[in-house]
Amino acid sequence: MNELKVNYKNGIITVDDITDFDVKHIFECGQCFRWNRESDGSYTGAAFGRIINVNQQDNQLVIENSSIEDFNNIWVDYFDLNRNYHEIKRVLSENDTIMMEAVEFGKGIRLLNQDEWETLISFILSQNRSIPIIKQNIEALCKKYGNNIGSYKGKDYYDFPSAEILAAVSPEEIAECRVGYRAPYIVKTAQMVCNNKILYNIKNLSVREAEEYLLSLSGVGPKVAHCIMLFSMKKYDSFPVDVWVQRVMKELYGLKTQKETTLFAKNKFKGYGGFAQQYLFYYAREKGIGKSNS
DNA sequence: TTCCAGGTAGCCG
DNA sequence: CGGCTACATGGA
Repeated sequence: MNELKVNYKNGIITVDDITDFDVKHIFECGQCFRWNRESDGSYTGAAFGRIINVNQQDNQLVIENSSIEDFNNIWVDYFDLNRNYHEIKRVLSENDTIMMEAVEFGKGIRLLNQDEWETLISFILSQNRSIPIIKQNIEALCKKYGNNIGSYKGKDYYDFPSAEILAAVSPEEIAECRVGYRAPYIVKTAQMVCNNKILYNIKNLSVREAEEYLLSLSGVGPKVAHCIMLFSMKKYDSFPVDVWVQRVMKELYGLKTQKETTLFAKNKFKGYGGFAQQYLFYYAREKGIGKSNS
């Protein structure tokens, strides 16, 4: 892998000659919920207890409010900067005009490597809800239970509340964050994660074993388990099937059921299913594929 | 008003 | 196992 062309001056980190990277695609493809677009097109967000601002000019990535140590220790992995997406996209597009179009549409997507606890609770909250509401719920949860980690451009930021904190509150109180019937799922899952720290060790297990543990948690079914494995555990053969993915797979590949879709993806995309899923999800949601058209 | 949203738990055959 | 359905809430 090529060395990253990193510079650091006046508190601003730049990375030159970056490819297959688009902040809009990355932050708006549905994998994360805590990044918000600023008026200049950059994105500001909180992760791993830090607040950073991310922007790009052509092939230059610009990160503000980060130290070089944090860049090396956190953000290189978080933004998956050492992975060759050109090769992934080439393989997925081979002999497949559908994937070719989806990949072209979301060509700047990178799969973020997020915190597993935050990803777990975020996707429990995601069930049967739209992305804007999920973002609202998570912000409410962070503001109510997270630590204030500072302010940036006049706005206060809070980190994601720990399992210990959420295990100790009542579902009724959590429901004040407007999470509805998911409130008891959060408390039960937080308690299970506190009791056995298994969550933080399953990254190294096989997909089968990791999935088995995740499915034992309250509020986690197959779709949510695959999102957690894909977005926080580098399990790139995961293939979450939600309403959007099922719609686009029906529309474009003629797959009628979720079971058919899962089997098809496993056979077709090999180890790259997770990437394929994300290009397809972004394409479907942005274009409204299968909603009412055609 | 009704329908839908990055689904899952619980129950029934 | 597969098929139902209830579930809180807010936006369109």
